[in-house]
Amino acid sequence: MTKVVVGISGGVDSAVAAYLLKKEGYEVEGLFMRNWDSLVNNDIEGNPNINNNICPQEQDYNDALETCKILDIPLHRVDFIKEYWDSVFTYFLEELKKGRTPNPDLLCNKYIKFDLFKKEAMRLGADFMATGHYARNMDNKLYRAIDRNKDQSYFLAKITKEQLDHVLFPIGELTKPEVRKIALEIGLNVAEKKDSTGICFIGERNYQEFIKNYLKPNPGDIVNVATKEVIGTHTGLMNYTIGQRRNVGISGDLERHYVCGKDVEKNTLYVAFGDSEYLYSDACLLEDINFISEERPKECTAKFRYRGEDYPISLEYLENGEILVSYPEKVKAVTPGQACVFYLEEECLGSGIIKEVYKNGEKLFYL
RNA sequence: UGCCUCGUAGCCAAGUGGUAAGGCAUCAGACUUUGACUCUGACAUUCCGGUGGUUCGAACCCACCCGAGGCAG
Repeated sequence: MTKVVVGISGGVDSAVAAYLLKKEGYEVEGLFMRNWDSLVNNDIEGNPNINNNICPQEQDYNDALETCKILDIPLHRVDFIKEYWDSVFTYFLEELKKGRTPNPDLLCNKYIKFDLFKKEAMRLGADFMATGHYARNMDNKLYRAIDRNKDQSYFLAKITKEQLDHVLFPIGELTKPEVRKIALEIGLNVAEKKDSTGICFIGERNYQEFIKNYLKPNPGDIVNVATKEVIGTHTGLMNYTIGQRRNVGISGDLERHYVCGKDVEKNTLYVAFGDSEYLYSDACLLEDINFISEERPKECTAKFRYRGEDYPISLEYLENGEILVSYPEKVKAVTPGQACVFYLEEECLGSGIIKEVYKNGEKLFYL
C-alpha cells in the first residue's frame, strides 16, 4: 500500500487532509512538528501565553493526538527548534536590522517543511508527504488553491520544483467552508477550532514587544516626508513596515499617516499623510530569484504581499540574475524584504525578494 | 508696566446663553499561517485653566486670579 505521511498541525486543514487521503486508500501516518520553544528562544516580552499552564504548541499537539485517534492513524513527532532558529529566525532578525520587512514563513517552507520535515517523512517510509496547504501541485507545478481567499501559494514561492516531488496538497481543491463541513461531518475535534495566525510556529505576538526580546530599540526621528519637518520619535526602524499606520503615534492631524520610507543611515522614519503619492511605486528590483516553473514570461501578474492583489507586471531579466519588475499601474506600499510572487493565470511561477523600489526611475525608501 | 488675543479629552479643533461636533492618536474586536492595509465598536458619567458672580439655565456674559503668546516699548 502507498504510504503518506501528513504534517498534522493540530488544526482543521491538516486533519481533513489526512482524512481525505485515508479515504482514498492510502496508508496514512501523521507527523507533528514543533519548531519554536518560547523558553529556549527567550520569547518573553509580548507573549500572550507566557504565563499559561500549557503553551499553544502543546495544546496543538494534544489536539493532533486526539485527531489522529479519531482518524485511527499513528502520530509521530519531530522537533526542529534549533534548525528553525538557525535557518529561519536568524535571517528574520538580520533582515530587520537592515530595515527590511522579511516574511519568515516563506523560508520556513523552504528550509523546514519541504526539506527537513520531508526528509523525516521519507525516513518514516513514506512514498508521499502531504500538508494542509491551500495550494495545488500538478506534475511538480504549483498552482493557486481553488479557494482564492485562502490560497497559500504565496508562502510556497521559494521552494523548488524538486521539493514538490512526492508532495500532496489534498485540500487545495476545496474551499475552507467545505473543509469545515467535512470536519463536522466526521466529528473531528478541531472542526471548529479557530484558524491560526501570526508567524508560523510562533503565533500571535505583540510585534514590537516580541522584537524587543532579540533586537535593541534604537529611537530616532520621524520626519514628514513632504515638509521634511521632524514630527516625532520612533522606537527603532525595525518596528515599522512601509504602509503601516498603527503604532506610529503621530497625532493632531486631520489625516491618517502612513510609513512611507526609512533611512537606516540616519535612523530616520518617513511618514506621509493621507493617500499620498509617496506611498506608490511603479517598479522594483528583485534579488534572490527562485523559479519553480520553466516559464520565463516577459509579462505576467504578481503579488507584492500575502493576500495582496494581483497586479500586471513586466519583467526584465538582468545579467546578474536579478529581475527588474515594472508595473505602470502603480502599487501602494511595495516593501523591501517582502516577496514578489509571480503568477501566470493559475500557476505560481516563483518569486524574488524585493530589494529596491522605484518611481519615475528614482529609487524610493532611502534604503 | 499700560493695551490686545488666547487657554475645550493624549493631540488638533468646532461650539459665543439652553445643557460638549469632528479629525488624529489610542484601545478592543473582525479579517489574516509575514508587522500590514481595510472594516466595526469604544473613547470629555456632567463639565470646557482657576475662583466667585449675573441668569430659570453658561464652556459661551461679568469680575478677579493663574498660564501661553502678541502689540506698545
